[in-house]
Amino acid sequence: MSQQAVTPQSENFSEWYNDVVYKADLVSPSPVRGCLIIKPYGYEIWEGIRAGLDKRFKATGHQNAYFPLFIPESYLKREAEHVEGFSPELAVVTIAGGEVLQEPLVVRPTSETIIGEAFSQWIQSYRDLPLLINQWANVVRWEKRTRPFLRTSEFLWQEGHTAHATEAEAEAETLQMLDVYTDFAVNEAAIPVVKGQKSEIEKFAGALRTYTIEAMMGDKKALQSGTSHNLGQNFAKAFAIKYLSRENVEEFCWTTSWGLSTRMVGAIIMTHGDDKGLRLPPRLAPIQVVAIPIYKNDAERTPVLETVNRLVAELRGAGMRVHIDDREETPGFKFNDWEMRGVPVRLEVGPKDVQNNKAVLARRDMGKEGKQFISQDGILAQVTDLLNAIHDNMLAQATAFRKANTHDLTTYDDFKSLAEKGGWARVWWAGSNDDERKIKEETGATLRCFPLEQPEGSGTCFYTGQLANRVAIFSKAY
RNA sequence: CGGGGUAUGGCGCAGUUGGUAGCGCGCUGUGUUUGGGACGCAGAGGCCCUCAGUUCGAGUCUGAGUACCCCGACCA
Repeated sequence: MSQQAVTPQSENFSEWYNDVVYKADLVSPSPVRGCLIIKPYGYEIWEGIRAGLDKRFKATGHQNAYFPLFIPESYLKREAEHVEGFSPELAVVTIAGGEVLQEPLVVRPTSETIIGEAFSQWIQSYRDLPLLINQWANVVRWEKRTRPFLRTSEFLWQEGHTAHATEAEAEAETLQMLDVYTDFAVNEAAIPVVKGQKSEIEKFAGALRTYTIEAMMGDKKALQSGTSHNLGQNFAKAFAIKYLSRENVEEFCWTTSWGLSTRMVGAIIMTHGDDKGLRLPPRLAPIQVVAIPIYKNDAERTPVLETVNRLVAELRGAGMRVHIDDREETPGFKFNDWEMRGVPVRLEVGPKDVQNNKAVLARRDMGKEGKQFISQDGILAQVTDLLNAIHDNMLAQATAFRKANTHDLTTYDDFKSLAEKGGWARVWWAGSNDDERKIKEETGATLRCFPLEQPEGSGTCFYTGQLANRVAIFSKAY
């Protein structure tokens, strides 16, 4: 943590990020390398994400279930690509109950294998399909390099796992869940995302196709914020997930999986944060409105508090998340404190306001110019509108930022200079896997995705000069 | 696993040629304050990462170890 104010525009964005994460009271340092201690305020943000997703999962017919933390090592090995992809980052339990285990247990890095095993027993008939399951869980991936929320050794997430009778159905499910993530990101987290497909070398270990939502962070890097995989029949074959069709023929299922993690908390910080700290999107903010009573003495105190309590009761009555900050601190301190924690709206009430039936609303997404004196009458409607306006504005700001830093490029020279200064490159792409690796080596930029929304026609690949029929986004990423 | 750092109160740091352990923030008590990060007074709080050495004497010098951080590679 630095003493000087570090801004998102600073040279060291990571430093700013860490600063915000700690100062906004989201996490606490962990004694275990790369693991997170998430404090209540940070966890409430995650709970908001969870609620927003769960609502959408239920609406699309999914049910929650839970599977074991430990996975027999042999399970991982049943799907060749899968084990190859995850082996380097596994944490393995070899001793339990004081005895060396006959078979080591892997702490799940993801649950395709053990859920696949369960699915093989749950599914007998085409009548059992589709099977639509979601699990809220923690997983462990022992990464070399960790950052709070963005990449931690242990993280919280949801992983959806579904089984279908046909390839088309599985593909539809995969894309549907990508849409669910997009809807959530845009309409709750105020983060504009690009839906796209991952390249061969970036896709999930064991998947047929991987789809992603990519967001641009404040330092112009990309962050994969959610993924959805069409697993084809790879796991169905490895775990014998079979059903008897209407025609009485034994068939393999087509499965999918999709996940979104606590990384989303990091995405919110890195997308919206500013010099003053965190800015939380109103629909996810644990505290949407903080009410700060202002008074000089006991005589002023009572009427001010009465007014605050009355206004807050009206807001809470409509389900708004409101906190009254009655700490014995100076108002200035409290203003800054809540700004750092990203509370979208501040409601100030002082003695003058009590007299005039007024109050002050200050919005976190704007500076002093966003401060307005309002009438106490109809406060609920005014705050409701304001929260929506803040959401819209934050989304618009992030969208404008992304647009300003996304460039259609045609030459490798332009590409290299963009990689240097940061931003997304939208380019025609017809390169090989090796070309992709070479670009990463030379510029640090990776192929983030092939956007699902493609331009008409074709163009010249900026790297190979060949005719290309699809556009890719390249960028440095987290 | 490469390259570079750091290790001293809860946090951030200083500590000169080796000689009684310091500062800021925070914390406790108290009083004055309060419309944009207030201030006074009085307090509490340390196995200076570990082990071994040099020395009358080590936070400081030497050696070994450990942990953590940053930049890469690996990845949600």
